[in-house]
Amino acid sequence: MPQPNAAPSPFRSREERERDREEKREAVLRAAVRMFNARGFHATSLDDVAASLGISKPTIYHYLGNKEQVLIECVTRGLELLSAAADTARAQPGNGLARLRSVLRRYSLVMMDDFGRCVVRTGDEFLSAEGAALFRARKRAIDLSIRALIEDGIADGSIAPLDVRMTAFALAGALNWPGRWHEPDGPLSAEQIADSMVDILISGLAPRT
Amino acid sequence: MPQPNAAPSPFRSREERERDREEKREAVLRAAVRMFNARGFHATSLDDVAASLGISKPTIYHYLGNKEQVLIECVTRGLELLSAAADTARAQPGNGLARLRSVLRRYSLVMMDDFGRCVVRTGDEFLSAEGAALFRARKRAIDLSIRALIEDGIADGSIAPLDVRMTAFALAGALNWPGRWHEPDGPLSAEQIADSMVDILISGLAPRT
DNA sequence: TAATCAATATACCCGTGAGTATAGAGGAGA
DNA sequence: TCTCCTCTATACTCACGGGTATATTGATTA
Repeated sequence: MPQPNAAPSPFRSREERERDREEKREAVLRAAVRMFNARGFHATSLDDVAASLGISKPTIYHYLGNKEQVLIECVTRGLELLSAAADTARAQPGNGLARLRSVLRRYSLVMMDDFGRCVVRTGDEFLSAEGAALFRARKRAIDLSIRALIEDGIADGSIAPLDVRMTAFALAGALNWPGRWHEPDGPLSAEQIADSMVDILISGLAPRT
Repeated sequence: MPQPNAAPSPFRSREERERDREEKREAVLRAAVRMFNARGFHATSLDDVAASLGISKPTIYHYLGNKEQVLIECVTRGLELLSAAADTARAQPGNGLARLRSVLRRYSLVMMDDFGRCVVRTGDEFLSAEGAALFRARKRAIDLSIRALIEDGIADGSIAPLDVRMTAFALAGALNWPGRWHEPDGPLSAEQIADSMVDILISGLAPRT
């Protein structure tokens, strides 16, 4: 076990090396997703990504295999954040509407994160057949948990008896959109946007008497 | 002037030739936009587009110049449909909410048309700097007319006093989304989807007592 | 009839970028 | 110490696809 004030040794243990490796992988992914979001997947070359990290292309291949893998990892990160957002609120207290509101808020925030944005900006066209199938399946699962929440709300009377499928699409569309236009350095914070959007969707445009 | 029952002559007049030309241009655009929507812009080669029409690549260049021009024409078509949707309802009777509803309905329908879909699916990244600037300007104009309508509605009391900008974004996002997932041959008609979406957005999720 | 123009094709050029072959440096383990 | 494994770079191959040079055909005009 390491001494309290031991000078950091240049000799790395097995775990340290593995942690290093993971860290580098992560750095590549972060750099890649930023560039994909900014310039688009096809317009970003792995040479560009490598250059932005001061490394060379084979290094990326060493850590991630090929370009599609890089994208799939990025998208998967995003999908996991989204799934997590959908699932944590499942266990929360409150009626259907309250739980849905909490999910929507989180979902919306993820969409303004690098990896979340990547999910909206990545069309099936960019992936191979298998990749696209997996992608669709995971998105469908998220859609289904939102629908389940809507159904709960309708059942307990906290949500109006709407067409569940269309409602889920409308919500997803509205909340995905910031992934397209929101810029992190802009004047509006992600939280403000999320709250505002969710309120509008829940209360609707028509005035409540 | 042509005889009533004249056999169609193989000799074409000046206007007929120009009409032919226009028709061919149009056919190229239609074929291109379909393929762009299905496979993505970068993944579609002009050779593919040409082959799908039984012609060769230089013919496309003859009519349209270069690949970006093809995309710009497609996007412009879509933007014009959208602008038209926003503007026709301006002159209509009714309060702000009624006019907004009519605009949203039309807007939503355009998004399920080939050229409309192209607008949502085309990110700024695909265009050159000038192209992107023009594109953004036209989208902004559409956004502004929707905001104006919302403001009218708030002023006359038919719409709740919401944050106008956020409301416009939420509406646009929700109505753009079908451009991503709706398939024309699916079971739901564009009209059904449009009506359903607009209703949900206007009345909101929370039950009206 | 000669000259011209529009429309179209074939065959090419060439830049870009994904992916790889190969080699070297340095630590880890035998 | 010798060997092996991990990490990284240099320098390459190769396909794809945007764009073009050039030829041909047939109709229009002088």
